[in-house]
Amino acid sequence: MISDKTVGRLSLYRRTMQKMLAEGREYVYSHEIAHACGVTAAQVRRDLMPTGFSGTPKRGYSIAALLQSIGNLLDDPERQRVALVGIGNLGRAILAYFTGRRPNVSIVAAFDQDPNKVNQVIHGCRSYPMEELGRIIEEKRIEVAIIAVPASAAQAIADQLVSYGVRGLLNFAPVSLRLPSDVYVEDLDMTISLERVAYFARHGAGVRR
Amino acid sequence: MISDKTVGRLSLYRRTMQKMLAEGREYVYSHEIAHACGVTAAQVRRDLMPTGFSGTPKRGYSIAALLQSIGNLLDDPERQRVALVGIGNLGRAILAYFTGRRPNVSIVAAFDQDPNKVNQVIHGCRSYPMEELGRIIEEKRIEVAIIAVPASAAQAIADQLVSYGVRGLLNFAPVSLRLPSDVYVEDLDMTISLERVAYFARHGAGVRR
DNA sequence: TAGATTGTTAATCGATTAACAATC
DNA sequence: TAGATTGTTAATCGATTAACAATC
Repeated sequence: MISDKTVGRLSLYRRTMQKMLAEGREYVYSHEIAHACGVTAAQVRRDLMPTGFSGTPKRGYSIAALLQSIGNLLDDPERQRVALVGIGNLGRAILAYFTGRRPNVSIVAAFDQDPNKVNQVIHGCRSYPMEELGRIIEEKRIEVAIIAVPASAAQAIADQLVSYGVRGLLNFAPVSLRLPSDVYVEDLDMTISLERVAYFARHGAGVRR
Repeated sequence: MISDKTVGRLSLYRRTMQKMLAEGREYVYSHEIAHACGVTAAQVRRDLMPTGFSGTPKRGYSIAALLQSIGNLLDDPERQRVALVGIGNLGRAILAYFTGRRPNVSIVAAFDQDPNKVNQVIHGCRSYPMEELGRIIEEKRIEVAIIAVPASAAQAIADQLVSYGVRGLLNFAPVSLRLPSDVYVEDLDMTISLERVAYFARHGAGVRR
């Protein structure tokens, strides 16, 4: 089983290499990826192990072939579908942010309880009332959801999403969700992140990265 | 020196206890905080050590007094000032999100290169043209900044911010910033987070939290 | 060949958890 | 007192880094 950190770094390496490929580079060494991504070369080589892809001492890694291998590991064979719940300021920004950004993961439906926000197309995504949540998730076989609702509503919505078949959640609400352990939850808590940055800005960063 | 993880969890415990205090609770046990925050009781007790605050076997911790101790540890004696760079969809959402949310950390200035977005008040925050960046940061003694600009502009802006005295960065741009090691950088990369959630939604979450 | 890089194992490091005497 | 919880140390766990033979 690959660790969450490794998956994140592979995703980062991929982005870096896509840029290199676009610039006409064909081969890359581990230390070049490492430098661009702020990690060690040993870390890169270790992270690449689960892809099963090999480089050569002479030329390093073929960028195109390595991108293929990482894609095989990380991406769904068919495009993975994501639901967004909560079309407030943050929800809209998320829609704008992800529109066309990644080909393999895309937000295919947005939900809100406010009647004024539904049955529209927002940044290319169709919006629905909350009553449609179960139907759409099952119809579109959505397995991933983004929660961008107020903290007070987040747990109830997460429970609903899981009951309809969602297996992974990206949670922007500032609350710790309690869910079955086979559901993957990643909390993106901006308040805590900002407080942490504020703390280390005052007390010194230590030697990181 | 406290670890970044401990700082994050203390911030989380604080939020939980503020809610309890608002509900009229006076005392709390470590296992109650742990349950609410999805961590172990031993973790909570260990995290509380650097606050220097003690509970009693009989009653646990006095919530009000513990909140005070955590505040002494985490918060700046005077309100800490933050700059936001980039007033796009995401920047606006960030402004809306943080307005009045935390009393001890507040966004006091926003910047953008688009003349149509500056010299306004957006969600209670004044916006300025990029040319004013150095002046305002120095005048307001801003030590923390949020980067919400496109990836292509992020490194140059980060360099500027650091040159003006910023010591901590919350980076939303999908790029690895290269900065002096005494500057604290936290990356909040939504694309990578979503890809990670998508991966573990398909492959099983493992036993987390 | 000599020299740099690869894949992978062993050593190190740091964080989490378990354990337990002290305490109320 | 008996029982639960505290503060803190020791043990465990997992991830990162160092090392190195194999390779081009």
